[in-house]
Amino acid sequence: MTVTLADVAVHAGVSPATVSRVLNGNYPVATGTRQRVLDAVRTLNYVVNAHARALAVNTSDVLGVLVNNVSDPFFALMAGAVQREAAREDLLAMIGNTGGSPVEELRYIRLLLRQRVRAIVLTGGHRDDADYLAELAELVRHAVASDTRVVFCGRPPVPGCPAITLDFDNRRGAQALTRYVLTVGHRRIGYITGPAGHSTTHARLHGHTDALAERGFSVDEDLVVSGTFDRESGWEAATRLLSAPEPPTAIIAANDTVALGVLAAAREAGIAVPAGLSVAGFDDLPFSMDAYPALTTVRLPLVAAGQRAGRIALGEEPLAPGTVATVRTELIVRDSVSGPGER
Amino acid sequence: MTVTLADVAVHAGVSPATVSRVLNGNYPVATGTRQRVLDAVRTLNYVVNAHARALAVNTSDVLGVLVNNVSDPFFALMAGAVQREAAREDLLAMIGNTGGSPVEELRYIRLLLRQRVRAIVLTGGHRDDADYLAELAELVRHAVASDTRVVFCGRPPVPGCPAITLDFDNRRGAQALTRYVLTVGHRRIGYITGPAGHSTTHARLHGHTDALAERGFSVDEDLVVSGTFDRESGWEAATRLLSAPEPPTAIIAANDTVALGVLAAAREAGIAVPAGLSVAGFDDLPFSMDAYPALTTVRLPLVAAGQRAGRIALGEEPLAPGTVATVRTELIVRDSVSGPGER
DNA sequence: CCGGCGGTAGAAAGGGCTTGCCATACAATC
DNA sequence: GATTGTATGGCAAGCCCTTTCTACCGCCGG
Repeated sequence: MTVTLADVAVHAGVSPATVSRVLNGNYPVATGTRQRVLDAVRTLNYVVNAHARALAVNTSDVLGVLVNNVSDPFFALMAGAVQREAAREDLLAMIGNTGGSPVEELRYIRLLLRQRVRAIVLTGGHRDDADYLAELAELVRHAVASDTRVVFCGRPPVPGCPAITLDFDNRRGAQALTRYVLTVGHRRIGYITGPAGHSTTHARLHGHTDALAERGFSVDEDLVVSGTFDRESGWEAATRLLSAPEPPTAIIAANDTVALGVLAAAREAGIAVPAGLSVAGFDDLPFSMDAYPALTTVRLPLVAAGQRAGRIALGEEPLAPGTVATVRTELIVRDSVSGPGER
Repeated sequence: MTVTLADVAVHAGVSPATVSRVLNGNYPVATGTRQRVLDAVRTLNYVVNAHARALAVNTSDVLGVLVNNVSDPFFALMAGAVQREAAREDLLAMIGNTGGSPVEELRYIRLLLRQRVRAIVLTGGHRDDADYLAELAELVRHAVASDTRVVFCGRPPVPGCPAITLDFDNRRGAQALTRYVLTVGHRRIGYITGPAGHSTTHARLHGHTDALAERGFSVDEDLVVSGTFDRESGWEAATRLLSAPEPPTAIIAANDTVALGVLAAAREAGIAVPAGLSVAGFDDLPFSMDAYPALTTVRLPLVAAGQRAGRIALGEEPLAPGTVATVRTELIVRDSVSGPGER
């Protein structure tokens, strides 16, 4: 049915070994012979069987990337960058959507391990669940033991987990942002968090409270409402905050997508931004500069991080398992935040 | 080094065949035996070798998706949907960024064919290049001959190419949009195309000229400027159009991303939208509703299409190779287009 | 008491490729 | 002209599963 290397060998009048060597170019083959083999390959339309090859050499040309959701630019930007790095080395990238579910994530890792992937890149924060983290660590140890590099991209390290970590400095980024909002004069600042029990949620919220504490302010529980990192939850949370007896003069969202929901809610409530309400996001996704008003936010170098994660995954940046690197963030001041008094 | 099925067999005191059968559950195995095997698998931390399996059964649990760029929501939305469908069947999805390059696309298809993927989904339009299309058709024929389904998602059929096609009705969508812009009163309508020689570019431009012709208007060459489907090109094209001696009163962009660039250009030029200039996009990407003003555009059911493409790829919707289905589009009227006179 | 059967398990033959080791042929060297 | 070397090619043993075919066992019905 399908053409095999042996068929090519017969057609070219050589042994399978020779065909293999021509194809891999890792052994001297006389020019004439090579040509005959190449011709045979062409006329027979031969396509190597990657599985047979992977089986023989015990490694594959594939790299796995796990994201919450590729349709979310936050993840797509990282995944795309990893993918491009992989492509440079002629590797294929398998991308899995975990939907943020620990169970799905573990399932995918197992699936990828079966594929004997060269490396696995895990993006986005993790759920703070002891059982899950223990199992994750176990799997990563297993992976690393079988020469599969594991890279965390934009997620904090996990104790006992020999992955190479590239974490975003969410806490300091959030701190800088809140500090800025305080500096322009806001005192009643609403904060919309990400989902509970999520590392990114914690880090950003901590940064926020750090900044408040630093100026001697305490956290007003009524101003902190929890969401789910999506536009919808931003809309709901903002609507709630704005209808309170004493509404905030500024709202900081867990991320840009949530901030979009906040802007929509403000628009519907007839509140001008930033005149009547300041709004800030986090991530600096591409659309943020085109929001109205353009979002003041914290930039995460998603592409650069993905790229670096890719390079690490390929082993081009020799880091020992367990290494932790922190990626800096940058405050991006645009138009959605102004002083509470200004109009 | 790594644990093999044979090791498990020894540990459980059974033959490899039995272990395989326990793992695949496609053959009766006594409960006691099964349990022993399962225990052995657990204690040894056994992970099947997908390659050996694929080699033995001559097919893999993988599906390939080719996109121009995962970071572009247009593609990410489709790819994500395909991926989710694949996940339902426990398949992995390999995603490749072609960057819109025919060469890369062909390269990826070959790579995927090596992997003996179950199916390949190609998204986005194609380059109108005879050589490329011929080679593509050749590859697809080859793929189909070896039981690899090929699905075109959002791209027109290619003659002699036994792929299953799910094409967007770009032409009619564009026609409806231009018709609408004409209806509200515009007569000088600028049009920013996608890259030359691209099927989507053609289809949308045709729709535009169809609508003009239908009302008895001819195309003013000066008002049609070509771009590249990205924000930057929208900005440049719009800047050019707006600085002309007799600028258009409306600009229709090849897609929403380009429209964002147009909006930015208008803002910088101090032109209010839609009072001073109407702007329309295409695709209805998520961010379009949050642009300012909210974009009037044409909605493409990207997720639904990707989902369907996934189902077809999985063989759940039995369609013969060569089948062509057209996906309807929908005009979405929002705020970025108004009559030329209105303020 | 025996042929036969349902229920389980094993032996072994692939599946397509790589690669260490050996064989050959001819050129080069003394 | 014998010998050592170099360039090239083949042999065959894996790599780790799946699956057909065969074997075995205890049991039933005749």
